[in-house]
Amino acid sequence: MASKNEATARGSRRRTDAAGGAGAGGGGSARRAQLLAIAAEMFATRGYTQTTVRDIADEAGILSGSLYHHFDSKEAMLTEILRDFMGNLLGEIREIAKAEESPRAALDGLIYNSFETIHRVPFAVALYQNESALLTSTPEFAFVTKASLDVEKVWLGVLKAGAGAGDFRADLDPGLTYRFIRDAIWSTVRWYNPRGRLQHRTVADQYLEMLHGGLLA
Amino acid sequence: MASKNEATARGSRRRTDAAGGAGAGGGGSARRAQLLAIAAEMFATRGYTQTTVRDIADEAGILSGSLYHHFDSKEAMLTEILRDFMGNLLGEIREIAKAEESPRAALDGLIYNSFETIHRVPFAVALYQNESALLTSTPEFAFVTKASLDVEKVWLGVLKAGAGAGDFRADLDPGLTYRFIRDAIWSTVRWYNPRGRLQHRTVADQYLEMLHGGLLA
Amino acid sequence: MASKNEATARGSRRRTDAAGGAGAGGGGSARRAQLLAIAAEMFATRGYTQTTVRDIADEAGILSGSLYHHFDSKEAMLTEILRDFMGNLLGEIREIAKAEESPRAALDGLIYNSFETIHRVPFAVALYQNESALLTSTPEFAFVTKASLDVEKVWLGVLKAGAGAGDFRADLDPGLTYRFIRDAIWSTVRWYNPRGRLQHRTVADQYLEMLHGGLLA
Amino acid sequence: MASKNEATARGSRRRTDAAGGAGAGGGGSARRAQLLAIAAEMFATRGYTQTTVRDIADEAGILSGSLYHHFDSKEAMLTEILRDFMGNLLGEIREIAKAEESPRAALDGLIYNSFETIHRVPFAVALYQNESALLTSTPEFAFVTKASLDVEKVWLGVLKAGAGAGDFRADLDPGLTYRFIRDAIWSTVRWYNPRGRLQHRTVADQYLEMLHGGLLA
DNA sequence: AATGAATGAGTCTTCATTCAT
DNA sequence: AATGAATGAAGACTCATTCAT
Repeated sequence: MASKNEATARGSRRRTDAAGGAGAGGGGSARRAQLLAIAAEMFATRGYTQTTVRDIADEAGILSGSLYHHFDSKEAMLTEILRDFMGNLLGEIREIAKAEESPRAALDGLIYNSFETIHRVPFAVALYQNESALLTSTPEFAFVTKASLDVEKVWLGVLKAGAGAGDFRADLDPGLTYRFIRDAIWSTVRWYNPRGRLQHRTVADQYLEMLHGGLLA
Repeated sequence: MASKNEATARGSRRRTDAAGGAGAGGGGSARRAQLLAIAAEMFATRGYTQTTVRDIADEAGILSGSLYHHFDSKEAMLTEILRDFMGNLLGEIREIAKAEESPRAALDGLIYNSFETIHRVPFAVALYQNESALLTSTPEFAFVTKASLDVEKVWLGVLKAGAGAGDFRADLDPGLTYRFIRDAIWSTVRWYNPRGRLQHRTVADQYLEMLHGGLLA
Repeated sequence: MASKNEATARGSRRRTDAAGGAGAGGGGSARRAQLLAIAAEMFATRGYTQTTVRDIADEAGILSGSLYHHFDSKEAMLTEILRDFMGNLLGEIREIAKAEESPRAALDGLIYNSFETIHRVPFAVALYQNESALLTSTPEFAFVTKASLDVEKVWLGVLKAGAGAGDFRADLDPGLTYRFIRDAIWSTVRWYNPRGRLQHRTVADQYLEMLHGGLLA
Repeated sequence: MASKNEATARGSRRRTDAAGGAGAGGGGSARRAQLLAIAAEMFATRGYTQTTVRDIADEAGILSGSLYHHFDSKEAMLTEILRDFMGNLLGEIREIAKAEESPRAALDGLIYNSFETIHRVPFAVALYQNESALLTSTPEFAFVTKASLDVEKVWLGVLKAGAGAGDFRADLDPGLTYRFIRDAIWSTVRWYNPRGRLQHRTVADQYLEMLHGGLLA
């Protein structure tokens, strides 16, 4: 009966600061971030649906029910992970697009940033990459699609400016170009190993080479 | 998944012929293919885990238990879909690599073939693309990983031959190049609409343009 | 995610015939009615919330999950019990109010019918009587409140007609009179024992005596 | 309910004095009464089982765990509410039965007192009225049943005395008469609104009219 | 007097699978 | 080839209660 007590008084103890990592205040949220990190990794590697709430709790060393002291639901954990990720990402790329002088420098900046992001928060990226079926079919995750479109706008802005300024070839469709770059880069999260011998910087350089000059000799 | 899988009394009715065509056997094959097509589409769009056996049965107009007359398990359906897909794919690209004269023509052929495949069997491709977590973690699906490596071998052969022959730039790492191309192309399955106005041929041409000459003017 | 798949294809196998008891067709719904009877008794005696789905299944000799082959949810069971009950009740009292000649005869008929109902389906009556907190607070059960109002209309019609015709005292408020009678009668379900020595007819006669002539000598 | 109840180290702080009044003790009593009032209202309106300890705590502006500083358990709260209520009730009606001169005056006094009680402590009455399943099935609440029997004895004494004295009709069974009156009156708690336009005195007068003289003109 | 983190047992519900008919 | 009833294991979530601080 009334299975969903929507937005109960229990409320969300969600932190508002988007900073995340850094040594924030003395608050009680340390545990929260820790649990979220565990969840992100498991969601990313096993898949959201395949990860049980008990998997996460086991890994954290508590009982599954205890997770609900920190989060309203399993879905709420995913939401929070993705919201943080998309928010940070959008902020960063807007910064880059604004700061760089030429469209070409901006594009390179965006690409380097993408690889850094994959290196820094591989699980969030993988989640975003692998759970597209879930993310696009459930209205609860509409914010992800919206943020994606915002990201696309920034990239398209750079690409179009570059085509206009003569930095980039004008015979390529910017929309297709964006998808081409985006898919090639974000997909690396599936095989890139942050602790492997291939540095993200190296991969970025090689990818930039290919993107700049093409494959043909 | 499938707690007791091996050696069921019922045995495996799995067909080995990838042809799938005309009314050869006892007559049950048509229904079988039909059910498999339904399953593939649902697996691809909702995700394998999120798709229930009853979803498939509902769509087929039968009860979920009745599906077990045709297949041993839900997993068996996925296995069959992927086995058919990987088998066909491998056959085709080997053909292409062998038939084409130059490495460059071979690479173009492989790329065109990829887009055609996405156009023809988008659900199988999406499955292969989206269920990586499942496919790599479950030993039952090791054959997929193996076939992927076989595919990679063919592509790498072409790329290396092309670098040796002076078709392609020699300063690019063939492994990274392969992944770059592969990821960019196969990812299109997520947004490519077979019935949309963008023809697969058009996308292929644009992608080839970018790959050949790069982005810079 | 989408925890409530509202009105799924699974649908309700609910029978439309309101007859209930009688030896209906050969259909497969026999089990359904049986399970509903078990549920009604337990809901009534232990309370809806205190009755677990496993209590019901245990009593029926199946596993709790198997109940979901017959009903969509625990709540759906309660809904069906109450819907049947209220539907039948309303049909009967409308019949009586229409058929009887005088308001006084109609009132007596309604009262006798109430006691018969308590005798026949004590659990449904008890449910209706005891779960008022649940029934009035949850929108899913608004139909019960609505049916109650319809019942009230019939009784009020009789009472007002009787006051106008001189059958009943005119100095009493019909609304209060209705509640007075209704509450006194329906409450008997809490202590009336269908298999006890006090026959429902006897109780009805005594109550009618009190209602007709009052307590004073 | 309360899996390990007896012999908690903490001991029972249960107060025995039913007075509840002025700031006598250490000062913690005010909060205690306040919490009990909140609990009573919620138990009455939502039902005991449906009310969670956190519901009560939320309403009181504290965390659920903090409630256990004041009460041993959720059940202890209900026990205390009911014990106070039944104790007071019994005291009052014994007073009335003793004080009034004639059985008829005594009966009227009891009835007026009932309506006053409903007006004064509607939640306790509702609890007593609605939680019969719980109250009769759990041995912890046997004291309620016992007090009810004591109440019944007082009423029956008055009714029998009245029948003997010729105040009341002698052809009515006193037991049934008692239940009739009791159920009709206490049930009003379900629809009576202390702050509505219908005063409890008015309802009492109308009910007395019906009870005294009956419905027939 | 209250917090906040956790427990442990239980609740409803889902779902792949089986099997007699 | 399919039905319909059932299994059994698991899953997300709830909630009274405890306890160190």
